Amino acid sequence: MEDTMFNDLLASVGEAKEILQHKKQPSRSFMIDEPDAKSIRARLKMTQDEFAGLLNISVNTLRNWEQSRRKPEGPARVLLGIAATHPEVFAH
Amino acid sequence: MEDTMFNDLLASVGEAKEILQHKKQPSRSFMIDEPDAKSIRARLKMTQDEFAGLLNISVNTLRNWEQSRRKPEGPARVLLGIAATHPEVFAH
DNA sequence: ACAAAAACTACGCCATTGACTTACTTATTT
DNA sequence: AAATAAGTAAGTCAATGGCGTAGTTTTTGT
Repeated sequence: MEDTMFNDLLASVGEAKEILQHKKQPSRSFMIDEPDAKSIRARLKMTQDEFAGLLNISVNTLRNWEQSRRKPEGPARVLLGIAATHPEVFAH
Repeated sequence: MEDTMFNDLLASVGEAKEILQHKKQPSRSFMIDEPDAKSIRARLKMTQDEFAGLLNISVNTLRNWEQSRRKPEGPARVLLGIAATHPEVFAH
């Protein structure tokens, strides 16, 4: 595979860079402040086991999140946001 | 916004579900076993500060990863994989 | 070319999380 | 109705994430 497809993606990455450099306002945030893992999972109609596998965490950790015993860390919050808004990227 | 777009996405989520249930083999993995944060960041041509912001981690954590002092956890590995293969989802 | 600023390396320390375990309850399926 | 799957709840501990400090390298501006 050539790099052309990857280079195409760099256009939107450039946008991401601008957003992060605060030169541009994001149309809508891709990060959720306090993501509700339970409701996101419910929308995707997955079991705890399935959703945990998707996020590459143990079921127990997902349960800790859903029961508000622990709260997901930074990267996990971003990942939950992606699961909520762009679940298709997990498929391939 | 209606739910139609979201429902469209559910098709691919269904595929993700099948993959996770081991009923289907993924064409190619979306998760990297040992993601090299440094090289992924290099391809995206971002500074450590920018990339850390994208992943919602502190710069120090990214540095720990790049210098092999710590290794990213489950969800962070998935997120790095997405950054490598689908960086456009971070833009909006 | 040179100084200033930005980017990066390196590491010590501590609070919080993630993973594992056990026990129990609720829902689903056959 | 019994068996199986799914989910609630909570205790323990190692590893990570975040923060601080100090020094080095690279980039930028004049």
